[in-house]
Amino acid sequence: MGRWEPDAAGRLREAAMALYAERGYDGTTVAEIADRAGVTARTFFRHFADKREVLFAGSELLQEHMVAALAGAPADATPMEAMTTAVLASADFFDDIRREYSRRRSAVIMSTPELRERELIKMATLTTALTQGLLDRGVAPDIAALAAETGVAVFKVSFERWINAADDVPISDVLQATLKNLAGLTA
Amino acid sequence: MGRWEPDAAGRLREAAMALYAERGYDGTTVAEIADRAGVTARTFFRHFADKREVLFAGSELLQEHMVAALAGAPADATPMEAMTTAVLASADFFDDIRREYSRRRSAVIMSTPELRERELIKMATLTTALTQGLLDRGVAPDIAALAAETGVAVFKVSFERWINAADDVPISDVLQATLKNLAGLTA
DNA sequence: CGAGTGATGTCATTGACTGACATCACCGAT
DNA sequence: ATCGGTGATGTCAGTCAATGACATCACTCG
Repeated sequence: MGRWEPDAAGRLREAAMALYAERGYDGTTVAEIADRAGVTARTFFRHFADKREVLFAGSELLQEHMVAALAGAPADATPMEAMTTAVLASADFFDDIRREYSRRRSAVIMSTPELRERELIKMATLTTALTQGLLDRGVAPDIAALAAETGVAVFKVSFERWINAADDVPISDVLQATLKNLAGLTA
Repeated sequence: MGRWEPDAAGRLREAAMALYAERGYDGTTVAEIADRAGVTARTFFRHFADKREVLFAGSELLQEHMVAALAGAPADATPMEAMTTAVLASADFFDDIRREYSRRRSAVIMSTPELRERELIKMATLTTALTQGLLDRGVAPDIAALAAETGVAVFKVSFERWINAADDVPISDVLQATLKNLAGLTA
């Protein structure tokens, strides 16, 4: 595989998280990340498109999982019911073990506008994918777009609440509470 | 004022729009924008924080307008009613005259991931401001965040529909139709 | 008319990112 | 075991965005 040690991408991810948390995103150079991972800066860019992306590798997995859940919802489910299925499926990715990592990562992202931008475009991509999923179910375009936006809004709000919640609150509970709030909002 | 001609910022904005539309964002250098505007690249960065921001100057105005509308809603309005007021107020910024400019600008932004990111963070900032506006009205935090996200979702979906709609459809009509769709979504 | 102010130009530098090309570890075929 | 191919990495040179320091010019006010 690699020239020396395997899993250069993994080492780069860890090095980046550590340095971003320690010195901040702006205070960290790609060369430093690469150094800590035992490679050159050129190799960093072979694994990640840019300095931000190193924190977001793997975000396709969550998206694929939610889209699959959406596709798996009963054919006679309403658009919002199907979206609910997808939103609740996100809980599979955020168990209590990953909570601490999620907190650290989220803290870094929230404190850096550039990283926040990247996070937002990931969410927008998720929205697009879910919209397409609804279209595949035969939902009208306008409704699909709106339902997807709303679903992602629920996820965002829930995730942030979960991050800030006590350690024993599962994210699924937060998601359900937020969905309930949503129902009450328009009633 | 300026060393030579006044309104350097305005000339830079126009030059940027023209070049981005013509050669694409990536194919345009800041030096080229500055050249066309008759200034140096250094001056570009005195007027705009970075190469993206030149397309987003003035976005605070929309936000302030919507927040003001939110604050002006009747004290006994529900959170969603208040948000509706704010969302409908956005129509004041997008009359038929600005439609063509909005289309051109939107086309450039949508075709460039970096610009899309910037657009998204502007929307997120708007969401935050509206959330705060609801908090100021005494709305509970969870509800406020969700209502703001939902309201911005309505605006996003509507704006995109308006951009793609026939020339004689006012954005206020689209906004109202989307709000109606939202009401039907959870019913 | 001269000092002050604000916007601009000039220069040097850092750091993200890319293309071209050389190099090395490993694997499979002979 | 050796050779050639393949893929990941290193090296080098270059572009461009972004910033700090300092000089300069136009305009205004006293």
